[in-house]
Amino acid sequence: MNIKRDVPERLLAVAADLFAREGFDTVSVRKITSRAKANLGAVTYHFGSKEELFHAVIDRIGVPFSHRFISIAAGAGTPLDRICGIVTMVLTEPNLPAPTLILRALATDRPLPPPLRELMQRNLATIAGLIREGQSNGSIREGEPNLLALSVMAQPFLLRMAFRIPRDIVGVDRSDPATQRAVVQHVVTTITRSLATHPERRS
Amino acid sequence: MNIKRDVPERLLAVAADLFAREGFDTVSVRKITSRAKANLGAVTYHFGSKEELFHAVIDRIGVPFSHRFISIAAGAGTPLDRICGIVTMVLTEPNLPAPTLILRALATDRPLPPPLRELMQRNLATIAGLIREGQSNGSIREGEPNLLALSVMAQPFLLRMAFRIPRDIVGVDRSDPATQRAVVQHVVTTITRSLATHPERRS
DNA sequence: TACTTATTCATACATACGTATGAATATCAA
DNA sequence: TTGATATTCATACGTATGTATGAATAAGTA
Repeated sequence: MNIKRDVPERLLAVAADLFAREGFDTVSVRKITSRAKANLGAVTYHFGSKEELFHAVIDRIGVPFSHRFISIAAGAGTPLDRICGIVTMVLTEPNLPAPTLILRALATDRPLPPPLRELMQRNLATIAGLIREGQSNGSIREGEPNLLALSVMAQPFLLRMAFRIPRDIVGVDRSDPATQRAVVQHVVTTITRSLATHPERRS
Repeated sequence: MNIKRDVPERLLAVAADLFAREGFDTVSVRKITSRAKANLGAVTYHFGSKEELFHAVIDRIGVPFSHRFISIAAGAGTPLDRICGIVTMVLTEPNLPAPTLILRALATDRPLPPPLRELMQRNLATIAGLIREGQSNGSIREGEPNLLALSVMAQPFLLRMAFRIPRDIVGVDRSDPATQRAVVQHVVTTITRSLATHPERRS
């Protein structure tokens, strides 16, 4: 009976959670292995090094994250609808370590880990593609697509993180689900106004 | 002759630069003191601990940062003009460690250092105040002021950091000053569209 | 079964960290 | 100059880090 052939899997899961929550430097290999109920040497044995584990974590997190982008982008509705769908997903999905990892990596001088580079590249390209689609049928205003994509994604990324901050700073209490819906509505409205050629005729 | 009575000052300056660039955990006391040409014990002696030095750094960085917010907010022009002025400042000011520190603190589970809390609170309040002012004279659309303020500031904060990323990811090369002007113009346009009740009559 | 490979495990190593200590030196008022 | 205080300095302490090592065990194959 293969009771535990899943050590690498457990390490990935625990490390994903810890790296997203506390950052690469702050989390020690000992902390990861002990929570994963694995031996201290397991990281070196299965991944080669702590950094390679980190890269594997990014892949593990990033692949489904990009898939969600792509599947929403390939769905129904106007390009703007689909952009708003992605934004809503980023804002409301309960467990979403990718934005945290990306933001933290951006806020450092160190070079981006290659898998994170690729993750950002893929997802920005997805948004920029939708923007181009909207521009070519006249529903989205002119402007450099990559720049517009950055402006659009900045909001759900930052708002998502800001909500862990107490109410007296951001002035909004995320623990209330009605408030959360209001926040989503707010961001969708803001993005629609900033992108649509005719924002007044929104649904 | 008082050749060097400025050790605390030098420590603050070096630490501000390093903390903003690499983060609190990554920067060692030894690195700070050696770059500041001070003794290893200087941090403990003058500030008590590395963490207290960090808090002093936030104060040192945050005070002028908030002053710039306030002085632009108190200046001439419509509320929206002044918001765009602040955004432009955040986007173009050459040395501005505060956004980096704030973003990195947001992207962590650890509680915000109190001085950073206060810094965010002050600056968000400044923006929210301008938004309320615009709402009361009908030039800025309805919406929760704190939420609108977050949406507005998200863009310059994130775009500023994204520009250290190679061109092939963000699709924009910040080293070209003309491009930088275009980015500012882009963000101003985007914010105007998302905030103004009549964005079409922009200057 | 015996043999080979894969994995686990305890432990060791070298290094880096933040802080403490106490002597040495500088600064400044009297 | 003297004496008190403030600051610098080299060094030590205890702890934590990532990784390496080699023996012990498990799994898989013949």
